[in-house]
Amino acid sequence: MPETPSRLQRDLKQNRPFPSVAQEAMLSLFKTVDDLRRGAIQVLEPEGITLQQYNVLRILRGAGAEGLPTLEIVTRMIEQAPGITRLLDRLERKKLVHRERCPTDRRQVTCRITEPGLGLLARLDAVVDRTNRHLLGGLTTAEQRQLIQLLDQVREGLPAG
Amino acid sequence: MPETPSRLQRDLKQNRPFPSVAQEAMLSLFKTVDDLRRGAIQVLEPEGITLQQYNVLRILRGAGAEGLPTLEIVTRMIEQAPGITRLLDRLERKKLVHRERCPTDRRQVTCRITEPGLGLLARLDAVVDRTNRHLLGGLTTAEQRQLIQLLDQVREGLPAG
DNA sequence: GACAGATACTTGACTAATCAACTAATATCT
DNA sequence: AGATATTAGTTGATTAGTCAAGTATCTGTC
Repeated sequence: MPETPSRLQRDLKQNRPFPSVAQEAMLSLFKTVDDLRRGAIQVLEPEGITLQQYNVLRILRGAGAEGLPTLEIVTRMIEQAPGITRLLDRLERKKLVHRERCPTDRRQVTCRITEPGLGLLARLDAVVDRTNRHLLGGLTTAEQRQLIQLLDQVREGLPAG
Repeated sequence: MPETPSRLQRDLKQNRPFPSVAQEAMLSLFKTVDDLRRGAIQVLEPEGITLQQYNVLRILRGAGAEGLPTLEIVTRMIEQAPGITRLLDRLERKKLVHRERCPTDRRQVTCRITEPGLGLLARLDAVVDRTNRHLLGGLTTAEQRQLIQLLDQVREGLPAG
């Protein structure tokens, strides 16, 4: 009994049904996030920073004046970034962060956001939040909470969560 | 009234609450997909192909013997790929696809999956499906359907959907 | 206090993604 | 038919991501 083709099938112009619900869910997640990512990037483009750079700046703003050691930033990042050193290099070149060797443990490098960095984030705060709401405008707040809960469950069930 | 911190907040070691539900949902989506992506990549690694290359091979298998013009592949891809030419270059170098200029419209290049390409996909089919089910093991099938529906709604509400 | 091992990055080599021209072929308009 | 526009794809230059190996520092252990 052929069901009506799913929205995702139409999006991907796929004729045959997905081999499993799990597979459709995976593709749906990947495609949706790819679309959302492009929307988010557009907002950051005028300021000349990438999504990951923006994320790092927010983490450092959250850390406050004490700053954070390099690898501690990675553990707080959304997307795993083995290239953290060079990402910070670029942010430092733009004067958005400042790094200095930690005096008590000279292996560590303490990273702090600079005034220009804070200014950039301040300029973006409102428009970023507005964009996020806009991008998820297809869902009510209640549905957004439901989505968050389902995603939590996914991550909870992951091998190396 | 301080609520208990969300799962995502703990994951990201963030102390302060998110400025909006939409923003938490966005981060949750990004983080979840990043985790899932790494799980998926591990399966493909032994065969020496990337997620996007795998995706293209599946699209070409779906297209059958007639093959597809290069840019038509892009429209069917999950993640937008401006680098489709070089992606196909790599697949052709591995003898997984074959390209030839279309005789009726010589601007187009028709791409087809080769026998070795089909063999590679055949080797992966079972394990990919198993992995997808495993990665989404935190959700029941009903919950997976619910997730798919929410994601459909998100894409439906997107500016350039 | 010397040595083994662990940490915290850093660097180099390679691969891949991105954006902006550019070429070739077809379609359209007059 | 000839000029112009559009489409399909490629190429080059820049930037960014990935993996393995290396360096400096610290933490125990004997």
